[in-house]
Amino acid sequence: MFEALPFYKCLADETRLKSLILIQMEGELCVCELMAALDEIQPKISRHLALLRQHKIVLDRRQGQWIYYRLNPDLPNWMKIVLSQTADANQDFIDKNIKKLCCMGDRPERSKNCC
Amino acid sequence: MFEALPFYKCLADETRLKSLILIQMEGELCVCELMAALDEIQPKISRHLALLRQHKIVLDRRQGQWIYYRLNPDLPNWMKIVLSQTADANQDFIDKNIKKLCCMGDRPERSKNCC
DNA sequence: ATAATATATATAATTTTCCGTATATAATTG
DNA sequence: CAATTATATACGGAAAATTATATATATTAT
Repeated sequence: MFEALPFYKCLADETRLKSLILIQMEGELCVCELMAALDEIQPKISRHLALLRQHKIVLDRRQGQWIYYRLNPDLPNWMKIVLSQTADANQDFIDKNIKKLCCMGDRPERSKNCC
Repeated sequence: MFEALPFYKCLADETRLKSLILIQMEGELCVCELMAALDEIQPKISRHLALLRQHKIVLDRRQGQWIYYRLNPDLPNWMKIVLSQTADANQDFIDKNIKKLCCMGDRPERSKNCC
């Protein structure tokens, strides 16, 4: 569990990498929020989140009809550092996605106001 | 140059990930040393190093018939942190490869004695 | 100049990954 | 209970990455 190679395979895809950065910044995001932020269809987002979940990089919880994804707090420290360094140093990479997330209408209830 | 996604695609392969960790630990390694450490054939090592070189993650220099690869000192700081954290936290991942490198006979001249 | 050693690259086949579509499940609303 | 919304998964095809083999290039030694 928590080996380096599968971890990096998870990061080596645009949808997953952006999802992880966004989840890290927002604390928690559901599928429909990621759909809006990344402008991708639902099965694509779900599929990539499933992979991250299978590798225990993210955890999920259901709240009503939504399923929220968050980083696994039990990740090894080095993986947390990798993710935070990546997020901090690559704001421009997810710039437009953050904007799309913020402009999303009907963001589910507990929506944080980030803008 | 030096974008996150291509960087992680480079790390998402066992040969490349191990090569990077070993190069980082040893400072500089040539193809034949990596062949010995990873127990892989020459074209495979060369091909993966070529990819790392194309992405400027490593630099190469020729010395006689050997070509030595080292980390690019101009890597963004966050990438250096990612690599060093990965190396530090995954010694067991390259444990056997380090041993094979050390036991290699006829290591080219400037060989550091690591064992 | 020939042979040997070290490395790089081209190629074609295989394997892996990713995608969109279709469909299934679960919760909610009326 | 039917309809709607949110999410998950199965499946077949497409695209991308990886592989081994063969071959090319560069350096050194004889």
